[in-house]
Amino acid sequence: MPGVPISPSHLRLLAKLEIMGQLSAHDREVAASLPLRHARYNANTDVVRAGSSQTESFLLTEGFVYRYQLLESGSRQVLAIHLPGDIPDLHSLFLRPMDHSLAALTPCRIAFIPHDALREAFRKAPLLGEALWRETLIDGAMFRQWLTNIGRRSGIERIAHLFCELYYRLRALNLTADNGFELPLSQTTIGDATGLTPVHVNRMLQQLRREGLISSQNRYHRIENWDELRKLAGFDPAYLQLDSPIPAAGS
Amino acid sequence: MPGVPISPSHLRLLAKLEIMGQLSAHDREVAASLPLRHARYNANTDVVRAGSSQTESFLLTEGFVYRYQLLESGSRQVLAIHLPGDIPDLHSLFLRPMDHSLAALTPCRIAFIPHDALREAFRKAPLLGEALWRETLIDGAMFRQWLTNIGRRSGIERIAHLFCELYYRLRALNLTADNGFELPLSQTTIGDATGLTPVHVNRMLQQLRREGLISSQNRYHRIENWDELRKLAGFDPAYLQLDSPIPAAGS
DNA sequence: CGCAGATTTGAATGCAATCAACACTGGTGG
DNA sequence: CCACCAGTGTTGATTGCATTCAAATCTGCG
Repeated sequence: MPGVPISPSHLRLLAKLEIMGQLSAHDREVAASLPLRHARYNANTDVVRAGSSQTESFLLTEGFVYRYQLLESGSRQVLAIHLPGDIPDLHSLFLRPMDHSLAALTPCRIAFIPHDALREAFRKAPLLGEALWRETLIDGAMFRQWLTNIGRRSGIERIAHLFCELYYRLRALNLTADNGFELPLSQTTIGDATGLTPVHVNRMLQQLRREGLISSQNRYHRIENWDELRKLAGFDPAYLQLDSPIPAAGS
Repeated sequence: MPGVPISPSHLRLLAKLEIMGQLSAHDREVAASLPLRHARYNANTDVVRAGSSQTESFLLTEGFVYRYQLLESGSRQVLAIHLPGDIPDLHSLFLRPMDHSLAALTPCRIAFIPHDALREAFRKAPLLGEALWRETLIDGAMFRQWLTNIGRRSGIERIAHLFCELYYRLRALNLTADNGFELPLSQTTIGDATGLTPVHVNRMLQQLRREGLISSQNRYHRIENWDELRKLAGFDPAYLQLDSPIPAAGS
């Protein structure tokens, strides 16, 4: 696409799509011409609220977003953490209303893409649709891992697994620095993501530190002993599909 | 499609697609000509095993299938229950290897569809792809509900929610008879699906019976007091998308 | 009839929740 | 600049839900 300047947001989208599947120049062109509506969100504000019917999906270009459901009792379940390049509510293209909310974990930059434009793009470039379909499937794989994590692991193992997953995903985006990552996860949020109370999270984190598996100060977490953490968590990164692009047809 | 006889399996597939989206005659025709390889499985046998790389996906035409992951410790997490008409491993089209296994809960009839044929069909009839994409997204919505169920609800509430979901989904397929459903869920399996031990499941079921919310004998479960069960579980069926077909473009 | 799997019951243990209080932090407004 | 305050992290004590261990009964099935 010589001579055509591409916005940073489009670049972020293209980078994502490149990971998800093998695209042709035509596919990239279609993606690069998707209309984007830019917005910013402060930390701890909802981007999309449960119950709403969306007419656009959003690309997270900067910052972190989390997905959560609220119960009538007031308790909260965090369902996923999303990183730059993700399109967390892509499913709203086919499902409504939203069965959960999406909120900014940190200050975020976001680019909304109209559903109509997406449908149009899929028609013109079917591989684009397949790449995004694949992304929603990886989300599903993460949900499954979280299910076994919460359903069948002890408190300390759950937290270890969460850290392993985040570290792995962040590293793939070059958002880690020597085994550590900056991601403001409060102990309350960790609890809501692992099905534990904040008090118990606190104690399990202490134990992880005591045993030299991690160290964390303020919001900066660092893996001190990856092998042991991995083993404790029973973490196998295959489900993240970080190494393999979309399987070629017939392969 | 006058004059062309359609197999029962294809009919099952078409019925499913009809629910998932608005199809044209052409779409139906493409779907009806998908090559199917039929097979049967005994109860408690794996259909697809974790770690394998699939070259076909399967349509469940009769019987029930469940999705599960095993931990090294030997404990099992049941991730989903699948009903006739579902294509539980459709995601294997874009993800590999399998991050979980699929096993027959009851004797099953299954129709395998080659991935190549599916890709070809999507090219010829894009709406078919969208309908199936939508199905995988609904699976994702169920995973999310199970996450909050296991992460944030008490034992008795989890079981109540599982029963509500199954009852609702089975009813949509006309597989219920006066508030009851026949689905051989052992207490062990219920435990693996809700993150509880079989012993505790047993006690919670007794409590549900004692309070007149359900009755269950052998493998036949019946809802005795839907309103109370629903309230106890905090069940909202919207996520199942049973009433609404695929949202029309731009609506 | 015998056996494996499933259900049920009882008792004891323990992991995680709950309740409560205090320290620390960063941001806000007087 | 300091007081205030809400959110977060930490610690201790207590409670209880769910697990674990163990054993008896029941069920279906070859």
